[in-house]
Amino acid sequence: MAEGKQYWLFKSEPESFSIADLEKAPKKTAFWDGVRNYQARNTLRDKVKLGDGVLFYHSNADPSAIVGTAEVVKAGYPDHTAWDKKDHHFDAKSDPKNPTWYMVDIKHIETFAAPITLPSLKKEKPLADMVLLQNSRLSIQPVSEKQWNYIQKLSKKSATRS
DNA sequence: GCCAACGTTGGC
DNA sequence: GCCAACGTTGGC
Repeated sequence: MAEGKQYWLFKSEPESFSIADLEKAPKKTAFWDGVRNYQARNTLRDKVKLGDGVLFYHSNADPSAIVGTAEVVKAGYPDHTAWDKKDHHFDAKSDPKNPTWYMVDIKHIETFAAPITLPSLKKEKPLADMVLLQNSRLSIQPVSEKQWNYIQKLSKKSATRS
């Protein structure tokens, strides 16, 4: 592999898919379908690799927070839900011979004992340049190794404190 | 190719 | 539920 392990943040509304759903899934593994944004698609298709680390983020939640981690167990492949007329994410324009949308598979690693909420993330100076904190609506975001390690540390700290 | 209208995301 | 930010669509 040309590059070492990379890190990402995946956003999901817990109403539609939460980290608890991932943990309950068979083999604690699920496919990350339904991405219908080109920038996020490009990341899933071209950049996210087997073995990469994923921060699981609950958006539109109370409170919104990073709730745990997962690992990429299958790199980008066509999102078949785009061809399922009954699926909420159906897209008539995606051609099976030249798929528009992609997804990856992730496996649950850890659910944080105490989620790291958005307000507490904002207070951490070393995380100030996280894409998440830049007013970004992007659902698949890059995370630096430094940010990843810092968040790992934070999750241990808040777990013992609460 | 510009840009106004419209739709969606997501924090609050 | 409101609304700011921003992505997408479509008329020209």
